[in-house]
Amino acid sequence: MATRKATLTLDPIACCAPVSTDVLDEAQAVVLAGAFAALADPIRLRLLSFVAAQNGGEVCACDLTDVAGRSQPTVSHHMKILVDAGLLAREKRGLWVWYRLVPSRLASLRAVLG
Amino acid sequence: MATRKATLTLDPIACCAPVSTDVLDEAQAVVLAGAFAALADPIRLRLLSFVAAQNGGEVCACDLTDVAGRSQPTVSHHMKILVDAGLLAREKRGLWVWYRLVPSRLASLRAVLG
DNA sequence: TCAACACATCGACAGATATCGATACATCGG
DNA sequence: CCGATGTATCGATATCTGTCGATGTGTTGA
Repeated sequence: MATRKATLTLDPIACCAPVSTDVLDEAQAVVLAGAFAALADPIRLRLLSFVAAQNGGEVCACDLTDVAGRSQPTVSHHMKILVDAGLLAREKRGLWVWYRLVPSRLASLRAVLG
Repeated sequence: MATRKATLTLDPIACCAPVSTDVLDEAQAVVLAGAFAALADPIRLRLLSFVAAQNGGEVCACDLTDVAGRSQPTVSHHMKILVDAGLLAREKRGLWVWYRLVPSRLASLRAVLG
């Protein structure tokens, strides 16, 4: 509650520094937390880094079950989360699906951390 | 499975680009995912930004229940997660607890995103 | 000592998430 | 069309996570 009354004799100024100016508001925090949640899984991090490590910048979904060591539905689930978070772009070409990074999205998250 | 046999007549080279060189290994991914998981909650992000927004760089725990809008045990739980993730440093001075950022940790996470 | 205070831990519960088998959907070759 | 193939969705389940009241721990002033 930060009453800062502190009936104890300790200096009140020692506690409870003055309120700051710009703290993330609730809405911003929810959006950002959603983005970080997409990164909060080892499988998804490995999938993301696999895409990032490609020379052509693109990856075929057909290679991802090997990388993830998970079933095809599970990989599809994780890729959807990464795409929904805006970290990956999805493109269907014929029978296959290709993914590539969205660098601007990664940059915006990076900005939050510094 | 990336059989890349592709009995279909599409060019096999069109699918399944060559394997990349450096993908996050399992251990690295687990550690990083844990760090991002600490950021994957709106309350924790607001707590973290509150600490970051302080002039003195420090925050008294007594102010955090107001910022979070949650009970004292819940705030304590979230702060522990942030500390365990290495994002915040905890210091007890007398009756109160003070938190400050660990910039190097934030920088290392930033590096992963870029 | 002892009462008051700040913070952490515990126990319990509701809601979210990862996982996979089964199945649906879409696209291609024949 | 039809069968084969790549991917997404569905349903079910086990585990994880956020939350809070109750309680424990440690410190301070009297």
